[in-house]
Amino acid sequence: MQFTLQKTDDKTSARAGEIITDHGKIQTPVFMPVGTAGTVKGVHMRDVKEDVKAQIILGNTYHLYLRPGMKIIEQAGGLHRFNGWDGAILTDSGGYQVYSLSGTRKLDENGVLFRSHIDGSKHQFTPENVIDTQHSLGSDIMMAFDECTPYPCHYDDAKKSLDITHKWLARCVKREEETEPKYGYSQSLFPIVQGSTFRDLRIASAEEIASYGADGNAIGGLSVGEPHEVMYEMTELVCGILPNDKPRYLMGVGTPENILKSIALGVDMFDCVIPTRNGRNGMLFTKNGIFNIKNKKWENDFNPVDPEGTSFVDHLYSRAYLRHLFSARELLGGMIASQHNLAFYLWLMREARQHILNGDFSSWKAMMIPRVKQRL
RNA sequence: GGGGGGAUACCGAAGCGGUCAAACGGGGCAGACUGUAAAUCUGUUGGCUUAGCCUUCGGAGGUUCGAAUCCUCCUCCCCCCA
Repeated sequence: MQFTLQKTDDKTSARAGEIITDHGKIQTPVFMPVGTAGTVKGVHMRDVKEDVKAQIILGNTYHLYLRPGMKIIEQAGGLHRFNGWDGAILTDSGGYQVYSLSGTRKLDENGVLFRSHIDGSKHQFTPENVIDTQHSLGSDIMMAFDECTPYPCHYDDAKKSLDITHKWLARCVKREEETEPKYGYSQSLFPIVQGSTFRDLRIASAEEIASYGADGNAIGGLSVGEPHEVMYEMTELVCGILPNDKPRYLMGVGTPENILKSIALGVDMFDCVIPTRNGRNGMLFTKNGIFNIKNKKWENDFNPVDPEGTSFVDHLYSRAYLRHLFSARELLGGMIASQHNLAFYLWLMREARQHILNGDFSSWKAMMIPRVKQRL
C-alpha cells in the first residue's frame, strides 16, 4: 500500500491524497461504508461501487470469524471473492466488539474471551489470531487488535487499557512480520491510538503508534458518547503527532458535520454506520439538511427523494413513496435510504477533496456545515 | 321458532361496584442511533384554561354515597339446536 499526499490546505490541516492498494486507488479524504458481516446492509455491491462510488468498504473480523467462519472464507478465496466486492477492503479487528459486546466478554493477559452473541460458544481473540484471521479474510488494510474504552472512563482504567492496547499492538506487528498474506496481494496493518479523553494518554499513545512507521494510523476510542468538542480536541491533538506522510483514519466517525470538522483537523479516512443504520431507521442526510422520512410532513410530497442527489434512487422515487415504504415496513424503504445516504456521504467527500485541491476548503466547509446539519 | 354469547378508546382485547381516562397488542404521532448482537430501541397516543376540570366503555332509564362493572327495556352482532 502506498500513500501520496497531494495537497494540504492553507488555512486548516485538511489534506487531499491518494492511497494505492492492490484492489485499486483510494482518493482521500474518503468515507468507507461499513459492511460488518460482509455486506453493506441493504445495498448491492454493484450499487456500492457504481452508484454510491465507494472505493473501499469495511468488514469485521469478529462477525465474519463467527459466521460464516474462516474455513468458508478461505474456501471462497478471501473476502473479496466471497462477497463480490473487488475494491479495497479494510477489516476491523474486533477491538470495537471488546467495547460494544462488553457484557459477553472477559479480558485476560493474553487477549479477550468472547461469548458468541449467536450461540453462546466461547472464543478467544488474541493479537496473534486476530492477525491470522485477517489474513484469512484477505483485507487490504488490517486493523490492530485494540481495546476501545467506553466513555466516561476513569483515568486509571484508561491507562491500564492503553497499556494493553500497546502490548497487543507489539504482538500484532510481530505476528504480521512472521506471517504472509494468503492470496497473493499485500495487506497493510494500521495501529490504533487510544487513551480515552486524557490528553497525556493520547499524546503517549500517538507517539507510541507513530514510532511503528505503519502504512497508516488510526484514532480509536472516540465517538463513544463524549462531547463533540472533546472528540475534536483529541483528534487535533493526535493528528499533530501522527506522521504527515501516512493516512490518518478516525474510526467510527460520524455525522456529516463531524466528518467535515475532522477533515479540517487532518483526518483522511472515515467509516460510520450512521448512513446505513440511520437510513434503515428513516433518517436521510442531504446537502440541505437532515430529515426523517417517516414524518407525516412527507406524506404527500411527490418531489424526488433528493432533487440534488447523485444516486439513481434520489430521482427514481418520491418522498411520499419512500415514506409509504417505511410506513408499510417494506424492505425497499431501508434499502433506498441506505443507498441515498451513502451516495450523499461519498459525494460530500469528493466535494471536500475537490475544495482542498482548489484551495477553498475552509470557506466551503464554513458554508456547508450549517447546511448539512439543519433539520428539515 | 328455541337456547346461549357478545357490544370497551383509531383497531383488537383486558377489566366485571370505588385504587379507571380505563391493562396489553396493533395502528398513529414523535424521538434516539457515530470502528453495526439494531430493517432496532424509546416516548407518546380522549379534550382542556393540565398539581385540576370536562366528556367517554352500544342506546335510554334505574339501583347506589359511588357504575365500564348491578337491574330494566331497546338496538345491533355471533354461535348452537330446529
